[in-house]
Amino acid sequence: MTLLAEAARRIPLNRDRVLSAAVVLADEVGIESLSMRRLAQELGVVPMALYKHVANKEELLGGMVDTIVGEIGPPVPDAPWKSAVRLRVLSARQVLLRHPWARPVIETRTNVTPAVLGYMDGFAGMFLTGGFSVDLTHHVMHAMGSRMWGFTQEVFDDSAGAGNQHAQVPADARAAMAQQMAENFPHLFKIAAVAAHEDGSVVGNGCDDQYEFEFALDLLLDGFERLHQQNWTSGGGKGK
Amino acid sequence: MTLLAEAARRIPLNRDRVLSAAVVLADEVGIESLSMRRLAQELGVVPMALYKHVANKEELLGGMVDTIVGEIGPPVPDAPWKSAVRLRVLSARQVLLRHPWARPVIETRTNVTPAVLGYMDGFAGMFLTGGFSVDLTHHVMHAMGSRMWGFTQEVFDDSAGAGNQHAQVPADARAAMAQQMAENFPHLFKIAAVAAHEDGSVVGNGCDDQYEFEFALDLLLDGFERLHQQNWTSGGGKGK
DNA sequence: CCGCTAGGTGTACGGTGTACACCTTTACGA
DNA sequence: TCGTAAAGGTGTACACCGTACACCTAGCGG
Repeated sequence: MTLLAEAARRIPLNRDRVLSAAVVLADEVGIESLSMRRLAQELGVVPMALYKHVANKEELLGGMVDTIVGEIGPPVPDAPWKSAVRLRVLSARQVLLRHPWARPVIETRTNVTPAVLGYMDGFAGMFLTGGFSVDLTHHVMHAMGSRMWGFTQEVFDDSAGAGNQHAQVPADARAAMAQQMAENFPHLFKIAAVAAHEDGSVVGNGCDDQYEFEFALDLLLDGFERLHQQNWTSGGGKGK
Repeated sequence: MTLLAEAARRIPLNRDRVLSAAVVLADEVGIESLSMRRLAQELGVVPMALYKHVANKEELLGGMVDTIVGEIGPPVPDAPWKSAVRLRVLSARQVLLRHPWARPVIETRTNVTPAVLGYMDGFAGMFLTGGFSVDLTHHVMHAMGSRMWGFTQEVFDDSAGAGNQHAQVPADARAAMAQQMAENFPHLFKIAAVAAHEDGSVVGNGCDDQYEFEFALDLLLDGFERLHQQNWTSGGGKGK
């Protein structure tokens, strides 16, 4: 913080240094702890200095997203649309898993940046060059939604029942909770019971996120394929 | 604020009054303007008074979600699973459209409340009583994700290009922007052009949200149906 | 050498959630 | 009828947030 930071302070800040520092910081401490003040401190600089390189926090977040969109890497050329899309989504997913903060940020973003538009454009391109009609491509893009980025909106989530503090909650209390769950939410209970049985864990979501993601992704892709093959148009399906 | 609020203040606050006032306020001013202070003011009470009925803001938000989950209404009984699910989702969607703040709140919720669990349980129940295996139901629930609540994660969104201030941006500037978009994002441009042509608007998203939503929903439901009919299990598809 | 400008500083304002100690009203058992 | 305990409302205070605004300073082109 003293000599090193001091030396680093010599070479002046710039937008990129700010953005990548923000990415690193968010990776480390989580997006909810990323404040302008904290980021400035990390850069050995006074908070207001950041505003010489970034208009406001909104723009900072946008820039951070841009930064990691750059990590996704280009689409593989000359692949059939389906595998091209699949690979790109899964590769985006890898990036997003490295930067867990990105999901909420992307979701709440309001002003889409050129980099993001570029990514989406490439995405649409895969369908179009795959022979999809413009019409179908449009709807398909909507149907992909945020799955385009490699994440699903999980409403399930862990943390509901007992937790990771294994022995924290005594076994009998946990049993009582399970019992109550079985009474009040029998269907969820069934599902959870099977999922829990599949791997060892007793409670905490026994779900393979990657598997669930690919399950849904492939379901969609297969659907797209079918529509494409039967020359679907928005008029035919159920009329706009 | 004076006599009426004073009179209302006589009858003491309770959790429900707090929650429904919060819902109303969020409906009116948006979730980002819903602060404890503002809500307290609306109730003619000092901020800290709220904490006698709600542990903290997190819990307030959770309670608000509970409140509107109650608006969704019960599932229709004895309908085939597909239409039952479809109806329930679309009815949830109606509620969520009335309370636009609910989407971000549900998405960021971490501690799922019983009411939410109840809704999800009913959801799972429709598949199970429809004959779905527990296994398939599990994956199907994940695949639904937040679509269960009637909303899609729109990464597209308006506001990107020009806006609603029709004459604000001169026509030539708008043309220049369109030109630039055509150059940088040719695929998106094609899609947008068609969508814009379909209805009158020149720019602003020419998308029928309801249509897009149902398109994706039906795509998923059809996919589920197919898997169900062919007795899909997680082993068969692509192996867990 | 001057002066302009890009970049860093310091202070200050209005907002947030909420901890904590306090007061007031109400309900109820003796 | 009264005393008291609890439930509910109040006031103050703290730490934090984003950022407006005025200022200073170093470096560079004319």
